[in-house]
Amino acid sequence: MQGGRASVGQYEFNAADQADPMVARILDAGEECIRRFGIRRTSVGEVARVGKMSRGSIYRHFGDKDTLVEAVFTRLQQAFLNRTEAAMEGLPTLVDKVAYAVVMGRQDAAEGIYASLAQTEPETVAMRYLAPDFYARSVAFWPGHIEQAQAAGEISTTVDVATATDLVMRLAVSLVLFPDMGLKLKTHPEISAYLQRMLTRGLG
Amino acid sequence: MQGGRASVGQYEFNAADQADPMVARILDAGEECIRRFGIRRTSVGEVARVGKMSRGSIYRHFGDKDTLVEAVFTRLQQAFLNRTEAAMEGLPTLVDKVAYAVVMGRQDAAEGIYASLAQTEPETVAMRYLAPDFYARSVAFWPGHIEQAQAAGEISTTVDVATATDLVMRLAVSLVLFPDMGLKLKTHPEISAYLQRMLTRGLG
DNA sequence: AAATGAACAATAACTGATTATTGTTCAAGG
DNA sequence: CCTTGAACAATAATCAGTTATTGTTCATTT
Repeated sequence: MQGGRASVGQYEFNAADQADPMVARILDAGEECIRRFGIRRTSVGEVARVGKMSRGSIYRHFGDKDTLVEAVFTRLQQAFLNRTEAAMEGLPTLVDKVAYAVVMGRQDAAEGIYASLAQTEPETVAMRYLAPDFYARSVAFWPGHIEQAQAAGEISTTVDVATATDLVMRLAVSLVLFPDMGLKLKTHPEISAYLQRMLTRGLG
Repeated sequence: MQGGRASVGQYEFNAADQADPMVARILDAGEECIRRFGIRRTSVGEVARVGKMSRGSIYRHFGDKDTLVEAVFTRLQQAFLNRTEAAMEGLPTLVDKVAYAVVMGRQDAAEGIYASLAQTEPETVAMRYLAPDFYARSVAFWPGHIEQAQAAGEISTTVDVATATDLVMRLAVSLVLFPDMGLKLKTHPEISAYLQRMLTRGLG
């Protein structure tokens, strides 16, 4: 609610404590350590050294290592959603938006922190990909865009926003997690065409 | 191709070496060990003891422990698909079939071998759920039913069978893996109603 | 012909002592 | 006030020595 930026989404995906510079420094250091060493092999002592702060400060702001790690990933996800939300403004249709989100999601999975983690801790990555919380945070992204698509006549108003959001989430998550589910949906145009059909007409 | 049972599916989901009784005994013993001890804590010596056979026989039929473990899971999946295929005969529509498969898939995940494994090796279960091979074997299940639905006029023939199969797979897998993706789709009727809408009309 | 069981080196799992890290507290400093 | 750095017990990671398991071979049995 604090930002004045134009956005079709209802929420700015910022953590409440984003303002605190100490928190940001700790998260920066934590993120760098996780990228370089993985979760298992970063100690909070190492985070403190990298961030040039005391271990005490880290434990003041984050109760334990687990909380810090979660906060790092939550911030990354928020950054991803903010980037994606910004890109949405230039995309005319819901289909374009979902296709773009899928392409960006795949890129993030292939090149981002999960890709480096997958080298040393693939089981951890798999667990995170299946965690309900991971997706719960993305659900709030879509309703605004669904409503816009309904207002533009792109999709029907007979499906309520929550239900439409659910389908969009399922298709988007599925397309990121499983590029090939019988069909090999690889390129952006292929994904767009698929979504065009499935979102607007299903198999009918 | 060997079975004479009526089936809308193109394939009987049987392994080629299903006939060999030794193979079956080894798989039985392997499955029991995995159920009781998990993958990590079953040795092939233990499998041999449980199955009352020599270690040599196991290594004759399965090159290594990994191959045996994979064979156990493949056979379980084939059994699941065979059971589900049998149930399909009594279900009139594609929506009924997919909904049923989702309900059975959830039950299997909650009560089957994956549920017991999840207690001691959740990371292993997560890895298996994300493995492309796991789904690749299920893809062949649907085309027959898709064609039947097309012939009955339930779904359009303008979508080719492979594409329709892909959507069905994505929705089914997603509904098993993520019961709540914004909407909480819990009961059989809720799943049926959701699939009815999404398969036949999408958001249009 | 396949199954067995023994033998074997190579590899992986276990175990207990040692070291590092975590989580907590607190007095001192900016 | 928050940060620092030190101290501390409790917990977890590490390491080298030991034991178990794996993967392979083969002579013997059925």
